[in-house]
Amino acid sequence: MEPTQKKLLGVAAELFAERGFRAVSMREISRSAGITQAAIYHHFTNKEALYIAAVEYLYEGQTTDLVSLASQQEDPEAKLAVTVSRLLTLFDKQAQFRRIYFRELLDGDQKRLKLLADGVFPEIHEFLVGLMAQLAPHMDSHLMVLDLTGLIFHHLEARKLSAQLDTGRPKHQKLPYLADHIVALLLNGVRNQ
Amino acid sequence: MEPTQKKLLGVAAELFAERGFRAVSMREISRSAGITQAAIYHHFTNKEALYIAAVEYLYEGQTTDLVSLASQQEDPEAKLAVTVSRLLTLFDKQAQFRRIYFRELLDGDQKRLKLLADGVFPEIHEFLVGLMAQLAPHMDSHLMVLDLTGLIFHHLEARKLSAQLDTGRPKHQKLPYLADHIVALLLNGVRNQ
DNA sequence: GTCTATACGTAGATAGAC
DNA sequence: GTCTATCTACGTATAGAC
Repeated sequence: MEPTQKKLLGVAAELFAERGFRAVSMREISRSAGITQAAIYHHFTNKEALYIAAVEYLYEGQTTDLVSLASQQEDPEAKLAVTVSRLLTLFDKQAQFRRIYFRELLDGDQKRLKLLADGVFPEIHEFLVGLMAQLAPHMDSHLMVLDLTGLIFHHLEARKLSAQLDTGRPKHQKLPYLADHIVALLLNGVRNQ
Repeated sequence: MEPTQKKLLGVAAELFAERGFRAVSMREISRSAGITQAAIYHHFTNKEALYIAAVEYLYEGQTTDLVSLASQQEDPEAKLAVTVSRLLTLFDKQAQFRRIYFRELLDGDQKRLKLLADGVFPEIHEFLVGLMAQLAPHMDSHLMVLDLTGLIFHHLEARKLSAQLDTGRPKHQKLPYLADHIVALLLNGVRNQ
């Protein structure tokens, strides 16, 4: 891929993730990429095409990260602990992906959700289904994936809100503390200490 | 409150929840409210003020729903089951609130998050903390609230995505099935059948 | 492949009549 | 309290030179 095109995809992904499709202008993207606004149209037919391409670009980087996550091998419960911990650190770092995920849930049409479902979910799904089949053959593994992604993404994104709550504590922002909490919940529920 | 003002808040909340702040124009809101665009400025100083007022209007209706949720009294585990089930049906119906919640997590500034934290969270938090204190005195109740809201909101909002997944099943869209799954997970985790 | 210049629509907001 | 008319700014997108 040409360097200008790559640069455009990078800055577009960053801006779109941070502020959303409508709140980012082509002029702003071009400025961040170091070219003029008109020049974008040499690389992408319109704003929507650039958005789609930027999101796909973001998904690509994501699947490779997830594949490397799946390479670990240990006993099931330790595996879960490592997985939760690594998912937390991964999506803490990859805030762009996390935010685009939420934005697509809210505003994505059928076509764009299909992109997400086919482009990035299979990797993590296959890995987690394998893990859950070991841990909990009696549970619905598809829902377990949504449980886990929901818990992790929500905890990470809700930290800003958590900080505003009277009951918010500094430890609630710390990833290891979050990881321990989530693993304990997933393994034992509330019934067993 | 004047009927026109109330009407404006209602349609504004609906449109902002569905499509987001930037994607909704003052002209569109005025059209839905049956007045002209200029007339809005008699009631609200600008678009942002209308947005804030609409969100607060949405929060108000929400707290009363949550208070009625809290009135139930049974043994702790049955209480959890009823609570999860009612939260699912409540926020399935109140999609506007659910979507605004996600939008505020993504785009809300400190002031707007404070509005959410002080305006609606205390009600549900107090109720759930009481429930969790009975169920799981050893767990972090603040995180438990975020667990529960994350699970419920994410499952509801992810149904569109779930439908696109190869592994998506019709039963995954059904609230009672979701409720049973979430309750089982919260009570037992994956360790115990 | 990138530039300058510009067309064209639509946005938020205001002025002033009724 | 709502209207019509209008201002001004900014958005996407295109035309054509280099």
